[in-house]
Formats: sequence, C-alpha cells, structure tokens
Amino acid sequence: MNISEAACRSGLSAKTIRYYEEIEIIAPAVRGQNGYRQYDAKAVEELHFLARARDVGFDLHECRQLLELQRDRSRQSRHAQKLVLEKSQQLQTRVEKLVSMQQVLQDMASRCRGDEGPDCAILEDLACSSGERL
Amino acid sequence: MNISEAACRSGLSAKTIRYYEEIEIIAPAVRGQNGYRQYDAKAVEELHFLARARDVGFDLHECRQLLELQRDRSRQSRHAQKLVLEKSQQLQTRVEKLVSMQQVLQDMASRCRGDEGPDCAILEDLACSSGERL
DNA sequence: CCTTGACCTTGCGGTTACGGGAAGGTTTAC
DNA sequence: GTAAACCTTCCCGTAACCGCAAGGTCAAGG
Repeated sequence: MNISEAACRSGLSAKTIRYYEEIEIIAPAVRGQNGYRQYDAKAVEELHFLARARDVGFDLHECRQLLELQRDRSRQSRHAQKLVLEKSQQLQTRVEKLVSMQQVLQDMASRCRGDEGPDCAILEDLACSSGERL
Repeated sequence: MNISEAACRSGLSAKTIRYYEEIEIIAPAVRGQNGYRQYDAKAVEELHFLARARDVGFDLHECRQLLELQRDRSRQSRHAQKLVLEKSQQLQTRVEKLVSMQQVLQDMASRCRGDEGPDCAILEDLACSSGERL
C-alpha cells in the first residue's frame, strides 16, 4: 500500500510518516519501481504503535525507546513500566502546574467587574508583584 | 539601569527582554552613549507585567493584547476579563486531556507485571488498537 | 491521444519562545 | 595592565511537525 493508505490505517499523517523515516525512528520504507514508498501490515502496526504512544504523551525520544522494547524479543517488561510511570509522573506535574495557573486566572476573573469601565483587578494583579499567588 | 538588573527585577532573562524588544512587544529601550540599553522603573513594570502574564499561561500574542489594555487609559475591564476566562477555559481543556492521558498510563502500568520477563501489557496496549481508552 | 485530478517525490520555510555560544566592545576592580 | 564581568549583534538549535512549490506518476474519461 502507498503512504496515504498507511497514514489512514495508522492514524498518522503522510507527512509525519516521512518525518519519522527521515529521523530514523522507523526503517526506510521499501520503494516501488516508481519510487513510491510501500507499506505492509507489519509496517502499519509500527506506525500505529507510534501514533498510540504519542497520543498518551510520549515524546519521540521516548517513542524510540518504546519501539525498541516492542521489537526486542528478550525485553523486560519493567523497562516499559518504568517509562510509563515516569511519564505519568511528568503529566501529574504538568497538571498540577496548569491547575494552579487556572486557579489564579479564575481568582483574577472573579475579582474583575468585567464592565465598560477601566478599573480592572486583572490588570492590577498582573502589574503588581503583590499578586503572587502562584 | 542596565539590562541584567532589569532582568533581575522583572523576573525575565536578559535574552528574553532583548527578544521582546526585537518582536516589538515592548518599545526599543533607550540606549546609553555606550550603546547599552537603559531601563527605568516604568519599563521594569511592563517587563514584570509580561513575566506575570506568561507565568499564568498567556502566550506572547495574548500578552501583547494584555499590555495594550494595560496601557490604554480608556480600556474596558470586560476585555481583560474575556481574555482571562478564555485562557482559563483553554487550560481546563488541556488539563482534562492530560488527566485522561495520565489515566491511560496508570491503567497500563497497573496491568504490567514490571518484571524481568518480556510479557508486557503496556506494549500490547500500544500495539493494539483495541486498547483505545483515550 | 490528451487531459484532468489525485496521487507521489524532494526540499525549503515557518511555527513558539526563547537558550547557547561566538566574536567583539566596555567598564570596573585589583 | 589585565582579568572579570558586563554589554552588543548575529546565527544556530530546539519539538514535531505543517504548508507550499515544483515536478514525476497513474488511472479514468472524452
């Protein structure tokens, strides 16, 4: 199959598949006599694996490691688990940061009248270092 | 004062201040006869305002708008409030996405034995489209 | 046979918000 | 006198692609 069908089936875009080949996350695709990239079911599986891994938050460096584990018949599942738990912790940290930012925003918005006048608790907050609630 | 002191007082780096000047978020700094940028208290206030706005999640485009409001004596506080509420909603959406990603990761990790063997629920999940829990 | 449209190829530029480092001028302190 | 600690500009690198352009290929219809 050609790249656009592989894209469809894997959930990646054709651009992304070429990019992954370029940065050598995946092996160079076999080419037809017309120069077109050809993909079989096994290749699509790897692409799909990458799409899933990206979806749950892994960056490409980590995807590379996960794919190596996936290919390695003598892997140890604790290595995969370690990657997952670390990523989970990272997401946790990011969530906490975002939540605290959001709380500040909610607080600012609630103290702002939001009318036609120029008096604005939000702008005062941002201007003033006393507004440090983060 | 020179750029590094302005950086210290505002909470931005000197690099960032030069960058903000380059992309015209702030006015070009006055230069001393040696060519060094000079900052007064008012300039530092604007830099600090930007640092705070970035801290709570605004991108530079939004910071630009906020700073315009801040400078505008005839502003309407509802404009600032609108920006804040929109940003709060964006953060909410990002948080929800991250939390659902994290739940998937936690679930995968819990079903993985995490031992020396190759059997791994995580890798099976990533490989298989039936693992769609996102 | 020709053309049209939908593929495919490569390559280059743009995105966000800076950080790092080079090459060089200035100022300050010992 | 010189070394450290500033400052300047300029250019490259980051992550993970997307968009566009120029051009080759392929299948269908008139």
